[in-house]
Amino acid sequence: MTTASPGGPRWLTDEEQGVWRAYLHATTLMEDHLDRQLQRDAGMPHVYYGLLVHLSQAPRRRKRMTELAKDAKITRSRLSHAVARLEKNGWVRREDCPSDKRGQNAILTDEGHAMLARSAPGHVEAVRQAMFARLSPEQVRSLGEIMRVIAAGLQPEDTDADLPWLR
Amino acid sequence: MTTASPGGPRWLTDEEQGVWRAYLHATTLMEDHLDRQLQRDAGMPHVYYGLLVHLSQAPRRRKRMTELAKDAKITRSRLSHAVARLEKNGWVRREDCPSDKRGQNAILTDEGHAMLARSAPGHVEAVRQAMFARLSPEQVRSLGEIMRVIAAGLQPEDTDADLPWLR
DNA sequence: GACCTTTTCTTGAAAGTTGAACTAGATAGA
DNA sequence: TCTATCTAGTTCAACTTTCAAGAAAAGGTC
Repeated sequence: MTTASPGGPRWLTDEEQGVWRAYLHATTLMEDHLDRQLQRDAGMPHVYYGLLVHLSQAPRRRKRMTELAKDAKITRSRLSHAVARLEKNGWVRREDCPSDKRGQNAILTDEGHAMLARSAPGHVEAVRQAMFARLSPEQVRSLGEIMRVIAAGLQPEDTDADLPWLR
Repeated sequence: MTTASPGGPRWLTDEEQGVWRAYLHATTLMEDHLDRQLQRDAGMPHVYYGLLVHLSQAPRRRKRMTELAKDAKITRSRLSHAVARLEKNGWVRREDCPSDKRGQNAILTDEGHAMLARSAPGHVEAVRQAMFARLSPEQVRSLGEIMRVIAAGLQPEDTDADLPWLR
């Protein structure tokens, strides 16, 4: 299976296939694990929890919808639905943006903040036990580097945002 | 934030937090990327594609539902829905299991196999470009090891399946 | 201002996922 | 055998995600 057919499709080496399978395996188990943990302890899926965390770290605990969507790596549509749900729970509220009448700010409520404070320790502990408790310091460092490389490669790039002279 | 409050909740170090963010970032971008790639080129989400791959590698291209669910790390319920959909596409069919009247075999059809053959090269290429083309051989090796450790830690364990003497 | 394009956010329907409830068949013990 | 329990798989309802479409405001350009 490692054979390279010149011109034809290039497959993965046996080692690469093994790594890919391990990657898929580990990441799906991790996501399932955290989804269940948070559904049980915080009553929401992992993504929603991530939204609250983002808001909690933003100045004045609020953020424009589009910016929040970008930070959390989800579509604006998905965010609209998510915020609607979190609003029903009382953890987030919306407010019109004063400077742009199209805009909306999503705001973490006190209830939302309290819920976060309550569930954060358990969640951190779950992450630690699933990942950091099992890896050597060297592996942690290496994992960080690898994940940053992969993310950079998949990032929409936002071309010439940093290269205005190319316009 | 690196401060440890003895007895209180233990947080992550700054480095661990950074690694965790990079991990979430990279894995969600990767999953989105592959989902879109396969939806576009094969007309199905990544998970469904994975089911076909599993079947294609099984003896006689068939597998019991429960076993398939276990291999693909999804619930039996999710698999039922997925197979129903793949059946509509003509890529999979079901057959009663002869030895166990409760049982069903999911079988990869010729059409399904053809579709897989058609879309595999593009998918492999997407995986290569997103991951292996960007990592050094040493990083690939390291990633494999790390992912295996994490997966092992999250695995349901299946206690004493390998330890029958403990019964 | 009038016109065109872009951006922001929401909506609605279709597709996918989850967890619990349920049916039917297998299994084990009295 | 009769009964209780377990396993395989499906189904239902509630929820989440996606995609395409749309309303409203902003930002040009003439």
